[in-house]
Amino acid sequence: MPADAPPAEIETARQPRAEARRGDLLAAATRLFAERGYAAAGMDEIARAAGTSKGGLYFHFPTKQALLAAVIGRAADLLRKRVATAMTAAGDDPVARSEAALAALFRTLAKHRSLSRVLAAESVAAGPGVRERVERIEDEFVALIAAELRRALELGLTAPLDPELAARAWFGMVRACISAWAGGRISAPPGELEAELRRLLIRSAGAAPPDQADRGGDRCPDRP
Amino acid sequence: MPADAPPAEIETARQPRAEARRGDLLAAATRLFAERGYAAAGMDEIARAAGTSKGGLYFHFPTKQALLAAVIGRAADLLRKRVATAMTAAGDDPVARSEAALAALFRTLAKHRSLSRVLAAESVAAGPGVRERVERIEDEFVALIAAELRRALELGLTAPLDPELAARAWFGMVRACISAWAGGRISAPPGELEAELRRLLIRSAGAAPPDQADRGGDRCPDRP
DNA sequence: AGCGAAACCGACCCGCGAGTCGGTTTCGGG
DNA sequence: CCCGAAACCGACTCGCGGGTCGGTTTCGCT
Repeated sequence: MPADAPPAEIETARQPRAEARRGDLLAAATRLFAERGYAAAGMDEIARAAGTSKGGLYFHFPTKQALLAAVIGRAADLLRKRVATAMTAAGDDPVARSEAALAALFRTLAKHRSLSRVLAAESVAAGPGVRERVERIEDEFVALIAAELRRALELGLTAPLDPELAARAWFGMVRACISAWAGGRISAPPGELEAELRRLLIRSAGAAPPDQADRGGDRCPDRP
Repeated sequence: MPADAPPAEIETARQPRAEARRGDLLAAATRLFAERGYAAAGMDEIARAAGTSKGGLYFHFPTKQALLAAVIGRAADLLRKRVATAMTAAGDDPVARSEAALAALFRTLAKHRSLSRVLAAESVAAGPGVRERVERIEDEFVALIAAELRRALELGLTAPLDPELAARAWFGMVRACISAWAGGRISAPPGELEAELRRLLIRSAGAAPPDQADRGGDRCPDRP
């Protein structure tokens, strides 16, 4: 609804190999930022990991902060896309849409562990500008969920609650569980984890699980 | 599996003024690490902020990592103490004890905003040793809650759930809401925030509120 | 082919900040 | 009051890493 998604990336005319390099660089940077942390990851190291040199790296990104910003922006774009398609596929029921959004968030973060690390931990380490950026991304998703929750509340589908806060809390739940799982501190397989988490979410809203009567658009249940 | 709390700090014989200085240094370090981030906060800056000099700082802490470790250890001790007293004061009911633990966590983090920043964001920026340390602290609290939840589950006070996962999710909820509130992105006063959060927690467990089982629109667990 | 621009290379520069060290002050005990 | 140790000071070192730059290769185009 609101989601004033900043237009991602301005695509200037580039030779295809440059585009590929850029992708490699972003991938390497994402991995190393996540592993070592923003400050500890060196530009030379990143360039090497991407199979190129420092000069080549600086041809694509003018500064280290810009590189981090690009990494974050790319992650945000990916999340936006996944969440948006999941929500539209979920139909009209706001509870189902919320569920779908959280599930997409969960799956995307689970598939790319480093994303959550970068989005979680690197916001403070770099300049304050980066922190704000990450916060705005989080707020964007929270607002998305909150809007659905508000609708659900008006339709009487949930117990009385503060949509903003509940959305934020849900986001925190997903994030905490994902990062614990990514760190190997949770043994359960992701499928079970997601199902259990979903139960917690639904119950916390005081909503009846949508699997009784109208199954608006929920698709394939988890695989074992 | 309760809390093999590492014995905090070995207190060697020190002159009282040294102890005071040490405290000032830890306070300043906590503040600056939270504001600027671990990498961006300089040792000289920290020393100055504590009203002393670099040499004086290095008399108390052999290295920057050691300083961070001390900051984190101190924060953990404070949290342990608050949570422990809150839980014993809450009596025997496991649901009440869980609530009390989370509430104590919430209040302590709310009172000292910088603590949550340090515990959240600085784990990756410093060496991997520090990250593990922070993770172990988080695991400790999660285990504490999980134990209560397991008891509650056995007593049939909650809906069927995975205690470990639920505890982790709760921790994440509290953390996310606190940090959003600390960043001024939530307008509600902390008291209301805490109450709303508590409602979410209880409902997500499918438990009836422990003592005062009165509130409109709250329902019993769907599946006993 | 061949020309110009895009893409890339890697040796070098240089500021910054963690850690050092010899010296100075403060304090407790005798 | 005096001495030795604890506590503290701040100028200095020095390695590390972000950023630069002149040169080289690769590509698109006519």
